[in-house]
Amino acid sequence: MKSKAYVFGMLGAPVPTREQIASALRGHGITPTHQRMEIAQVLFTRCEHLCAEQVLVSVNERHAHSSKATVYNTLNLFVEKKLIREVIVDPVRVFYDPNTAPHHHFYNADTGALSDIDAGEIEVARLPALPEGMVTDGVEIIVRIRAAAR
Amino acid sequence: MKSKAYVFGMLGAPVPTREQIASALRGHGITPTHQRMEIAQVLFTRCEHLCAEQVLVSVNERHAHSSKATVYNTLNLFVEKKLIREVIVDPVRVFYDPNTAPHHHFYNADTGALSDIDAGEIEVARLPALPEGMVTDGVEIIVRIRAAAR
DNA sequence: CGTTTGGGTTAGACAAATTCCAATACCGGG
DNA sequence: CCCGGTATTGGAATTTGTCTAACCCAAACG
Repeated sequence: MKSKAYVFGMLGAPVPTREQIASALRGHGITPTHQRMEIAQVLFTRCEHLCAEQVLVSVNERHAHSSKATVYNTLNLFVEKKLIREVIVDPVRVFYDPNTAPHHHFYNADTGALSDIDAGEIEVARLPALPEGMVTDGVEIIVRIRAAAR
Repeated sequence: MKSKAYVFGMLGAPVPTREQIASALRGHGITPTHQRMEIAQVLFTRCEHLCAEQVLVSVNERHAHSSKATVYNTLNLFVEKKLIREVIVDPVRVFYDPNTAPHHHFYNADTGALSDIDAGEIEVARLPALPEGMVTDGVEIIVRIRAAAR
């Protein structure tokens, strides 16, 4: 079902080819269209936490053009199909994370900067019992940090 | 410095008296005014996760009246003074949590409902090294859940 | 007692992120 | 090449939250 071959997206991963991106989209049940390819390319080339606005700008800096609506539609589609992750930590905007490997985040409360915590560096010892008939859909840990000076 | 005597706010805690609320405000360096008392009363009586809009409605359902601006100002003030906590998990609105005892949250992705996980029920074994010159400002764990049916 | 004064409060305008909508463009299968 | 469903689009609409400038009020003051 899932190929596992296209888990790029983490920082430092080699820039994927158009072919690889197209395959990744198909592998997640997403028809690769022009705009979607462009958007995915931005995400998987930059390998950063980007908000919709940044994606929009980045996509349109190249030759291509995508509308605001398309960027939002596409990002939501990608999230739904689990090609990327949503990171909700800033009260004002949503960040999109191309890295779907299990990991967590530092959130610098002063600057709003987001950085990764590798799954190996943190460990959840026990998980509480889930409510009846529910399944886990992901455990997210956010470590809020700020400058020590005070 | 902090009295610890006014840690109500968790679900099931006895409804605090006006006196207790006023003391709690003062204990956190907040001058108790009419509106602030009303807002605090709503928060500490309901002991739920409420968004600004819900607080606004609740406050105005009683006799008193507070404007939107005051509710936002006050909630932000309460957060800043650590009388309540902000829970950022819904992409669309911020929730306010009157329970400041250490705990985490279940987030039902289907319904948007938020519920508590007692700090004792989950355990973070290791924390990663913080970036240079940074201090922790809180570790938040969000367990996203959804209905098992599929 | 009136006045000053400095927060606190307010209504409504404003801003930013995201979604909605109706019209148009595109694409793969027959 | 045509058709039907899906994508895309621009702009309007919605929603959450902030800003502003006037206003109110209580405590300190004279």
